[in-house]
Amino acid sequence: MTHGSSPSFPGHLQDTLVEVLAAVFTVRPTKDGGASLDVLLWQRGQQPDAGKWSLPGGMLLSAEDVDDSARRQLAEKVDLTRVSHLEQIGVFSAPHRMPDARTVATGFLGLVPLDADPSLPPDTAWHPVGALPSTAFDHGRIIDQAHRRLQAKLSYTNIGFALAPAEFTVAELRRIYATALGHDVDPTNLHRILLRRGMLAPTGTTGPRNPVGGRPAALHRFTIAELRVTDPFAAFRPRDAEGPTRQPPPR
Amino acid sequence: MTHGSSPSFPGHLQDTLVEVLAAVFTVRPTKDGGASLDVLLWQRGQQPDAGKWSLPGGMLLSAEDVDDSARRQLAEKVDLTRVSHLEQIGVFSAPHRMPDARTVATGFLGLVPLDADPSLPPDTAWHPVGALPSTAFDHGRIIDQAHRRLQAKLSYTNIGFALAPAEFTVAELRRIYATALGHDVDPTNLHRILLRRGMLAPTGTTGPRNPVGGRPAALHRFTIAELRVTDPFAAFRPRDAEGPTRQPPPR
DNA sequence: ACAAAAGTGTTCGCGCTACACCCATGC
DNA sequence: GCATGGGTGTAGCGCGAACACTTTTGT
Repeated sequence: MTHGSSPSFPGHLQDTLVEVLAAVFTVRPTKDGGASLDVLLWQRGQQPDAGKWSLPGGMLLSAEDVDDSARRQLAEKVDLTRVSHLEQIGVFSAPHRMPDARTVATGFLGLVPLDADPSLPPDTAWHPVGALPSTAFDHGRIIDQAHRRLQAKLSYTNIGFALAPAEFTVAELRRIYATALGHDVDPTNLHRILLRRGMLAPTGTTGPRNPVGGRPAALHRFTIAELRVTDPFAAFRPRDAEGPTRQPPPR
Repeated sequence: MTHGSSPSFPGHLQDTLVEVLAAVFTVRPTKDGGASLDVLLWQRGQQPDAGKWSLPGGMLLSAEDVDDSARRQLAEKVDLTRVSHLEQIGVFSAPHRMPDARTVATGFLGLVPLDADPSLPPDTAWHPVGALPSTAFDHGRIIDQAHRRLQAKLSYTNIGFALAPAEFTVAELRRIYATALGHDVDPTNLHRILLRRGMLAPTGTTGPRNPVGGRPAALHRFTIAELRVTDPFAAFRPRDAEGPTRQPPPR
């Protein structure tokens, strides 16, 4: 019997390529004083899908895992070294998602803080998620799933740290959250929820003076610079128990 | 400039293989009247890692995506056709996770209902998650991640449908949840939470008589047989808004 | 009548939304 | 002083945990 992961396989499996694709988001101020959630894309110069816009990424090398590969490709190909968060979204493996060789992609969600504003290669640009250009292959689906993941995690993790600049006012943070979520956010509740969860701390210093008057805003920063689940939403769990105990079941 | 997913690549990339591995869980009654959460494993007969226990799975074929592949391999290799739920866990791609050829695995969480009890090939067996034998390669990590995913989703989705038999009493369902979660569960709250969420419905019929007396239990069933998020836990969201609106940000 | 098991009602606490109110600054 | 925007207090609500109580069966 030869079931399982033994390395015996039909010859045509040699043709399967493994690539990594990252949907990198950032919040960028717009000219009209608003903000937009943008994703980083580059325009294909050659067939197939010439002229369409692709996610940055490329082939997995033999000495790296997919996470390392995503970081490397973002640094090499679009000069992004300050990626504040990166996580797997899923595998995209429809047999003919690429027209030539069979290629399986691991999709990633990447985030870049608002104040990073890296220099980009000429054929690369930020595009508003709400108004995407024509995208290559299945990259539109990857962007969509990454966006949904971001929206979900904004509410039950501290993932906002990866979009916010080092220091910010609550009003600025509200704009970032509202832009990424696609709906308005109450700055009152945002402030206190993140404070209660211990994710936010005032720096003590005061923010930029508003020329038109008004109380100057206190500057804040995130206390933790890596992903942390802040709302375990664990139903059915006894109140006193902490982590999910791995002990044998009752009775 | 050749960034992105163009099919130009160094020759050594041809050696990357793509496999699919499924951690299939089920809740099984034990002799002492309890229950245990078990995972399906098969014992390797050959090197490498001969004698150790592996997850079922195998190589991705050219005409299928990874989800189809997982379903196919479970049906072909361990005769599991009644898999009630299957979802991707993530990509496992450490460069030397397999000693011979470079192999990238897509890990899956699979679930089988308590009343299925399929016939298994001789070298295949259910093992309690709390007392695993020595596992091959990185399969232990895959099992662990799948288990955690299951525990999390039990609280905010209807994923219990995939572990429960077609009809059951609340007490039986309590045992299933407690076994999968690893801690006790209050049958009162379990019952009403699932009722309020519209996931559970009484069949009207009454359950098996208890020989020692007591009120006979009402039989129930899940109303929906596919994964549904029942607790959106979306903080910062205005109360009236429903789904995450994709409209442009405020201001 | 009594025991046993299932199911219901009630209380409590907590976290989040909404909104009115207070504070600090520029003119 | 007054307008403007930032920050705080507070009421209300919905959900889930805990637990006492009622209902239905067997002996």
